[in-house]
Amino acid sequence: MGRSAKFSREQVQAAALALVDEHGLSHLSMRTLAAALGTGAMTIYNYAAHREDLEVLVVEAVMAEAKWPDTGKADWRAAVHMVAGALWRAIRAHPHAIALILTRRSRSPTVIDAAEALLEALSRGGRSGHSLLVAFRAVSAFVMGFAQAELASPLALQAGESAQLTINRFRALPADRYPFLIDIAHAAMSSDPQTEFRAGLDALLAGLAPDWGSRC
Amino acid sequence: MGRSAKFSREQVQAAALALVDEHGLSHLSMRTLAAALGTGAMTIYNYAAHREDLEVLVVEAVMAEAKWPDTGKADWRAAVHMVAGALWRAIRAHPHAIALILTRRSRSPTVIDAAEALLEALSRGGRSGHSLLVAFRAVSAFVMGFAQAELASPLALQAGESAQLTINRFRALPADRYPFLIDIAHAAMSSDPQTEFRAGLDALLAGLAPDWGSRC
DNA sequence: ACCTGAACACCGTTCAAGT
DNA sequence: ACCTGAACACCGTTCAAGT
Repeated sequence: MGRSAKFSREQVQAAALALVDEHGLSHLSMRTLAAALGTGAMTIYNYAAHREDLEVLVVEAVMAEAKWPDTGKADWRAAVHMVAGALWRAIRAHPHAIALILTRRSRSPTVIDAAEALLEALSRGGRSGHSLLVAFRAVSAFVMGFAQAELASPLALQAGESAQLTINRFRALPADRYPFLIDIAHAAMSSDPQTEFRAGLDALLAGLAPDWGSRC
Repeated sequence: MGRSAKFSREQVQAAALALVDEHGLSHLSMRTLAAALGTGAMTIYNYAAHREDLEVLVVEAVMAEAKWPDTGKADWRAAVHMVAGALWRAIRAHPHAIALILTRRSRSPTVIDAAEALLEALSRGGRSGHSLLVAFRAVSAFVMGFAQAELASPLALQAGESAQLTINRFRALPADRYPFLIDIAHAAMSSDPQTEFRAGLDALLAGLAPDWGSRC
């Protein structure tokens, strides 16, 4: 711990993320990271006291890539889209790291900053206290859950599976028991995550809109 | 693999889940599970060919606990609440297993059944195809993301941390830079997950409502 | 102070041998 | 056919020794 001279924290972070991106989570270990950096395994303990801290290193490397423009005078909905979209894009750029991000994001500085930016955007409609909390939880859950679903929902492509194979997997289900799943499996083929993310977030924000009642 | 006589699949599932519930994910291994069952490590390979399949065993044990009533003639919103709520409750009853569920839920039969039930409920308003897909993705993301957030969001209690300690952690942040985070950290103290889940899902369903436009 | 190799108690998995 | 111990190539982490 403390000040180390041999590598910067950023160097170690980058090496850990590269390892995960390239070879998957299971390949990340004290020893493989040390080897990637060209040093002995014990050197890593100067940057991560436990195996878990190795994962924090990766999470911070990913989240640090999330950048959103100044939401200055944007409409509150547009402002939420900017921050939420930036988070989502950063996460989904590193599919092998997603499990870690969902598990260990809480301490990352970028995540704290993103939370504040999201809250500021949501608050522009006059929300505060409990109602702001609910809106924040809902939007956060949507962003993180959506990123994860792309990899692990029933509709997700399995490892090494083609889109055609996925649809076949659903066609093999009994049509009388799972008519709706089969329906959306077809719809999923001519859809894309970007569109679905935006449409889903739009719906959530419409429901959260403080002026929802006054429109009627 | 194949038919095994020594233990039923359910026995092995239950033992694996008990291990995770009691000692955490890191304690689940071929060897510890075998020991819990009172047999040799190699016997486990008759039920799980790889370490990953061990995790699938746990996920299926958790998801099998999700039960929802017949949604028969309920309002579509109420029907979605029944299924989504059942999933959420089952997942959050096993905090140590949540990471696995998010990662490996896709193959569980209960998850497939829940997906179909969710889709049926969402479809009652006349949704189908792409619009049904978007609604399904949004609700699924919300449920899974919300369950995870309880453990890993910036507002989540850290391991062994009291609620008071969490609020103190936020009070320690610079108030001029994170005013909103500090605001909702206070709000979170007099709130509870159940209320937030319901309110968030209500908002999402309001935004997804097919009659949203016609109300104005 | 920082770095590191040897050693220890684990892991998943293969293999060959038991019944 | 099912079960299993021994063995192998890994892990994270402690410790003691280097600079």
